[in-house]
Amino acid sequence: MSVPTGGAAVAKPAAQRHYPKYYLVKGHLSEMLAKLAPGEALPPERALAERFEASRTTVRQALRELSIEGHLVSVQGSGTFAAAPKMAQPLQLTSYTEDMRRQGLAPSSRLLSIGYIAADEELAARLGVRRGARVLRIERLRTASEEPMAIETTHLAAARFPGLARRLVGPVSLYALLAAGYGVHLAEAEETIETVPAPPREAALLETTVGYPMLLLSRHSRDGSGLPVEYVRSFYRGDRYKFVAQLKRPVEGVDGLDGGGRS
Amino acid sequence: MSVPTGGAAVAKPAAQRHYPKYYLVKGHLSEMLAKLAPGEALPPERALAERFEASRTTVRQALRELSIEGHLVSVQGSGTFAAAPKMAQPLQLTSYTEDMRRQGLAPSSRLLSIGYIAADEELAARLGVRRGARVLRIERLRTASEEPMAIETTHLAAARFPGLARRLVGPVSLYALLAAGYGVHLAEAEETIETVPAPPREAALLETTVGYPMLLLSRHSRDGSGLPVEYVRSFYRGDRYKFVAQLKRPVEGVDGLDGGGRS
DNA sequence: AGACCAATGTGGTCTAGACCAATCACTTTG
DNA sequence: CAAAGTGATTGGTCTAGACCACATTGGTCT
Repeated sequence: MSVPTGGAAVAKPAAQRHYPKYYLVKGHLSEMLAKLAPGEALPPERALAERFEASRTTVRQALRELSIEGHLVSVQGSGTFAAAPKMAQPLQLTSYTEDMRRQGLAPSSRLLSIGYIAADEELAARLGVRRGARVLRIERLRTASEEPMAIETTHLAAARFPGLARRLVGPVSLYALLAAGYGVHLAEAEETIETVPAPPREAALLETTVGYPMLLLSRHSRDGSGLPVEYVRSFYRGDRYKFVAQLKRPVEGVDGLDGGGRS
Repeated sequence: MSVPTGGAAVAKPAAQRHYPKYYLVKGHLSEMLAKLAPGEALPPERALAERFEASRTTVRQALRELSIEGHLVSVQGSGTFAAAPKMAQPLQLTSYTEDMRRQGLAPSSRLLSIGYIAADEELAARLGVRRGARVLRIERLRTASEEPMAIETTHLAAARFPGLARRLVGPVSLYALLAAGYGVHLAEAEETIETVPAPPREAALLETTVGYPMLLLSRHSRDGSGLPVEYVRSFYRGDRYKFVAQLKRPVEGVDGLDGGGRS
């Protein structure tokens, strides 16, 4: 990072994936931000640029994404401040695969990777295991008409499904396996849809651009007794896809469809 | 646009809303793009910068948004090309207001504007009227806990609901009015969710930044006989909100929840 | 006190240009 | 004639710095 010329000053560690410089800055800023309470201010952009040995433009791109993700807010003339987390907007939906089948579409998918990882704080909480526990991670690339559509990463507690990885070969349904092999039936799930900028890895796999908005669909499924079974995160290209829903309701149910209290 | 200095060269028409320069460029590019078939190339960025008397950076921001919206694709070393329209991803959901009520939340909304406009091509098709027909346009700002949440714009055919605008005063439900005053009951609707960059007007009303990703929820409702009734577009701040769904299903319905054909 | 106002500092927008990386048409070479 | 090289062209990333718009602060005048 000590290039004297005016040109690009990216220190590229050879034989390693290319990450944009702003993305590294974003990581540093994210750490700084984690130590701040909502409302607390970050240093001015010009100071950050100097500290990270980057131009203000580059710092601003990092700040932009953090702002898009809702982690900070910028106020002209005032400063940059840590933000409160996102609000949730309830919404009812069912599985996209189910709906695709209903429409006669047959989505195909390719196994990208399968293996065990150690649960971090968040994952442990979602799967109901202790921190550091072994978690089976399945990463699939969903395609439709030969075009990469989404990356779906499924997490399951390894202890609860011993030997599952070895059984997951060929055209086997994960849910059918859980039912037949372990007697686990999914009963309920919570799904969220939000917009996030594309991380480098996902962008590369989906053949899109780092930082572009994607639709992130997260599913947290439980079995009949309320025990968490899986946690799935799916990245969809926001520039290529949109979600479509068909609503039907009894004719007398007019009131419920909307009618948000006009005041 | 003939500022000789190196500074900002925005020609600002006084007493008019401030639009970023890149947004004007985007409009021009959009027109050019409309005349191209998918796959056809746009001129190189450097040529566009010269033609629009803007820097390449500014042109690139316009191209970026058009790319985010899926209207073009850029290929390094090759060029910029018109793209095919978005693919749709089916998904089942019900009204957010209904769900909010179910959760005990009471969303409030403020009437921003109400008036008649002439239907353009798209709107005419969606409402089943001829082009140029009078359309009632209702624009509301939805808020939750004092924070602007979404902008909802409803369109209805004026001829079908005479005098509706005058009745829409005070805390009245639009759907209750349609039922009581005109005997129209909503029976089905198609909703879509996608990501779009914030347009200037919506950005200002929602107190966010032009170009930031938003969640755009469109609803197209029909009555029992299949006649189109309303067309609604709602912009949600992508940095502040996400949609949440609770899924419940019978225990034996395991297969349908996902099981996307692993191949 | 209170109202005003100018200075300062902050984020917001834009310019001009450097260099990098991928592509592609063309030329050279086997 | 096919393969390898080569250079021009295109988009991708980054720098440095100008000016603008807004917010805050603190001094000055009433």
